Amino acid sequence: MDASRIRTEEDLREALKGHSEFEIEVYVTTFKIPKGKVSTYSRIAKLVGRPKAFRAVANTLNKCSLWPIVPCHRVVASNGRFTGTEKGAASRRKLIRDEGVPIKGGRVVISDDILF
DNA sequence: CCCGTGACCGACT
DNA sequence: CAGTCGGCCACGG
Repeated sequence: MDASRIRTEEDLREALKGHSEFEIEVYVTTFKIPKGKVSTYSRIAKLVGRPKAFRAVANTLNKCSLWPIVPCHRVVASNGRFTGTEKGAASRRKLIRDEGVPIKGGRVVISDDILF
């Protein structure tokens, strides 16, 4: 499938046909995060109705085959840290910074203003 | 169905 | 403030 043709939430859901309901909700929710804002695994988990499934959320996002359609780089750990391999972390850190999100000491400065 | 595997989290030491 | 430790959940083998 051609991910670049995805524009709306419906397109996304259609493209995700076959995936589990959980994964679809995670992707759709992440898809809604506006530029310049970020969210955390735990918040996403709560938004999809599974407050304690934050770990499963991380699993889903790390695959994130739909990037950059789904801005999975805007999801960080609750302490503002970029998780994963140093390579991937650095990459997402740059994207986030370019979107105007405050970074301090390599960590996202979490605040209500930029939190989705 | 059990088991290992995470881009996790919060409490506790 | 840095580690450690359970507990969580979905997924694939």
